[in-house]
Amino acid sequence: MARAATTSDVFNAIAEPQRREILVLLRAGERPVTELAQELGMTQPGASKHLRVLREVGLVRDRKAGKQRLYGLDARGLRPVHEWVGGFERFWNESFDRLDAYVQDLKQTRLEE
Amino acid sequence: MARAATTSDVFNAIAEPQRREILVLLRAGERPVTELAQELGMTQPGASKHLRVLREVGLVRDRKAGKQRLYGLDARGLRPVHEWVGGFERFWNESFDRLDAYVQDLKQTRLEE
DNA sequence: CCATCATATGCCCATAACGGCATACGTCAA
DNA sequence: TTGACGTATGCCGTTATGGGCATATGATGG
Repeated sequence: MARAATTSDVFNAIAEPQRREILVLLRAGERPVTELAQELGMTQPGASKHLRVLREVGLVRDRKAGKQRLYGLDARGLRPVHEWVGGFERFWNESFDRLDAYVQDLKQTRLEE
Repeated sequence: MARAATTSDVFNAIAEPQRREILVLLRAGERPVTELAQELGMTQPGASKHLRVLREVGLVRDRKAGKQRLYGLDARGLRPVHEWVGGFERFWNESFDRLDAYVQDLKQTRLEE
């Protein structure tokens, strides 16, 4: 088995830097594909593909606007991610102490060798 | 070009469900590879490989403990992720209203067709 | 030194990822 | 209808992925 399909969950969808950039841009409001592509320096097909992934995991929605198709943010899917990562909050403060302990262990180990 | 290497950034590293499970387990404290593998129902080489990725992005550190090698959490790398996702916080509350607006747009579009 | 336990690596496979490119599709205006 | 614009899709090639398996490497105790 290879990697799980990108479209299967939000963690995977936002693992791609360009997709994260798209999401950031969309915070400023809806935008057509071409504009996104241009602002991010990617090709139109490229942008379309990334947008498709984002749409399939529900982070983005689209609506027709005349000839164009406007993409807009739907950030609700990011909430679980925020919560999951938040579950480690107390650890990234604690980490420094732990790291200290770790370093001391290292020193000791080195002495014992 | 394919996707950026998993080992290059934290977003990619935590895109893998099993690696997320490992991180969660490690919140309870340091553990040797074998134990992790067993608790998560994966093979020892499998666990080692995931741990390597986590180590390379700095989410995990290891120290020798006799014959064993204990892996421990270093959650500091998750902080930027939390912050990035947190940048969307106001949007996932706002989303419902936006969605309403969206639905109304849809209705109108449909009427116009 | 040797046997044993713990872990890491290497190799292979099947799969899917991204990007580039051409082109199909959809929509509007004349 | 035709043409022009905006967007999506399909196909290809290269590359990385994750899993399985065998095996190398490391550390310990006798």
